[in-house]
Amino acid sequence: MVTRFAPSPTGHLHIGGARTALFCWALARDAGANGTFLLRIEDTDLKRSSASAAAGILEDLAWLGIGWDEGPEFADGSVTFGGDPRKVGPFHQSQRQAFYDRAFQQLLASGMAYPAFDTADELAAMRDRARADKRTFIYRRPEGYDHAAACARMQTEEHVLRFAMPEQAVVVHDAVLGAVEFPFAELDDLVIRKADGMPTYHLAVVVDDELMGVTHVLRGQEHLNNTPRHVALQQALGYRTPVFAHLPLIFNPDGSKMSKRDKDKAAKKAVKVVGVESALASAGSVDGFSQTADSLNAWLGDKTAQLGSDQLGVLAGVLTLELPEIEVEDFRSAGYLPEVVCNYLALLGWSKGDDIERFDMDEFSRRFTLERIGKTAAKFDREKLQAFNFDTVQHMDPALLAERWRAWCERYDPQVPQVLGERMAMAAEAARQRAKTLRDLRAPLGFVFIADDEIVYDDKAVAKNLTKNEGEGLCVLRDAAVMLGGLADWSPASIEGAINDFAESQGLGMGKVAQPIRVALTGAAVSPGLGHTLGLLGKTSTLARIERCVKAHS
RNA sequence: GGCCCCGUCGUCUAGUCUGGUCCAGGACACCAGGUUUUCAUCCUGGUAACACGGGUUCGAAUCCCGUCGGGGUCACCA
Repeated sequence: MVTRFAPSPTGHLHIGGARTALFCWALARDAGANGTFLLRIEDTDLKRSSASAAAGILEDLAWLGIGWDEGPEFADGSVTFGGDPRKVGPFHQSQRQAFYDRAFQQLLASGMAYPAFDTADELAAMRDRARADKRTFIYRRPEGYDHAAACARMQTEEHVLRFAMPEQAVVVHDAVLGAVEFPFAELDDLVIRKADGMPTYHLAVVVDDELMGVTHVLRGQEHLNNTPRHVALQQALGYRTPVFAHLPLIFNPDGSKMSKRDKDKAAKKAVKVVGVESALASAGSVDGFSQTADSLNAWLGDKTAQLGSDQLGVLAGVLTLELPEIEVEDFRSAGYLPEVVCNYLALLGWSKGDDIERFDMDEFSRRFTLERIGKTAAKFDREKLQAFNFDTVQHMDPALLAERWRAWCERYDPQVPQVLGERMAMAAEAARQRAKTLRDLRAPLGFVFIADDEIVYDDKAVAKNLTKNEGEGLCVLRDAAVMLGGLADWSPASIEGAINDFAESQGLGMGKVAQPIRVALTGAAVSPGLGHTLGLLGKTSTLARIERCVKAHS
């Protein structure tokens, strides 16, 4: 069994593509030694493809834990993916021209391909005419076509090669959808070689799947209408037809298609709310932000205009706007765990049939079967993904969580490990209980990133917990400071115990003791558990903050 | 518009092939109560769906037909 994932390197890996890759991976993985998961880069569109996008996709897949057996080589630390044990490469379509040329010759010789000389304008005119007549435009080889003459003419004239679609309906046998019949009338003579000599997607995919021995083609349902063309091409070339499985589509919660453009839309909306001037005022000084009032206005006025992801990132940052996660990289930077993303993705359009929803990659590959793939499109529910991620963060081994957090921070928030240093494990423990993502881990720890003498006290918190009832809270705070000053073991558990004992000895409820301390240390009525809050601050800072607070409010 | 795919709680889904065990199960979200030093967690309980209309049948979420609804696709992009 050979499965393949064949992305086009025009940007980061889309979350829908990630699910396709995951399913392909699981299917091959479950076949054990007989299974091969292959990665191929479909870069026949020279204008839109880029090597950096291809590299990005490799990295996205590796991060997700979706390793490929064959394909471009990729090394990350101790793991290496890719290679060519069966000698079926190269894996970039731009490097496989000779194979495509051979197919073109074969088809041309058998009369199943023919050159066509229509210009773009002529084709557009034909389409317009069809539309005016309320017909669907179907390109067919002209009546009285002379193959020999056309072949001679193609030596000197710009042309494309088209496939002469055999006059018969094509039945696609899909592992998910069953038999689907496409009438001949709907199948036109598709272009298989572009004017620049490159193969189109249809031809390249058919040739490569055959040569690479691909047995199972899993892809999004948007490809279903292409499949009869591929089957016809396979038959014309004498190829085997693989098992097809078309996966249900993934949509936004509102039913619209999940696309990179959603990020742009969200940014446009936010900029419109605050106004171009204000957006520019805050974003203008950020490194790498290259927009002007004019360019922003032009962007806002043009629905199809899109800003680069770096520019959007800056805007999102200064406008405290959360861009919707669409690409794998977005989920990574948002602080989701790759194994959780995969777990959630596995449930979109697939289910084992029991009530088990949580499993790791290994278990998924064992549970996965083609038969259990569903037919209905799914809406992407970030809340459920978050719930899964939250649950995983809660149950992760503390040391591991700290390690994962550090790795994430090094890429997206380097200040955190710089300030926290050895305290990261304790900080992760302190913050995890309200963190849905790795990114969330920082928010409850804001007080650690502020100097002892720069704590800003929240008025309401002060009134409620310190100055109310003639400074009842402040009294407790003074006594607590004395007690804490005498505490030798400054571990969270010890601190927690000491404060508990203190409250009991004073005949006070925990709230009467904890809240004043909280306000003194963080300025607010909300913080992580006291043991961790004090533990992170250390004894010196704790006492300094209490002293400053008492002075400020007495 | 043509062709193609799909239609179970708000969402992801189980159940549909092999009609009765389903006055429809699980998860997320939501609501209520409880635990708790704050926020949160956690625990308990609850609300909530077979798109509609016909048929077939003793019996239909399950089979058939139609309607409506949603989506995909109609490029020298993939």
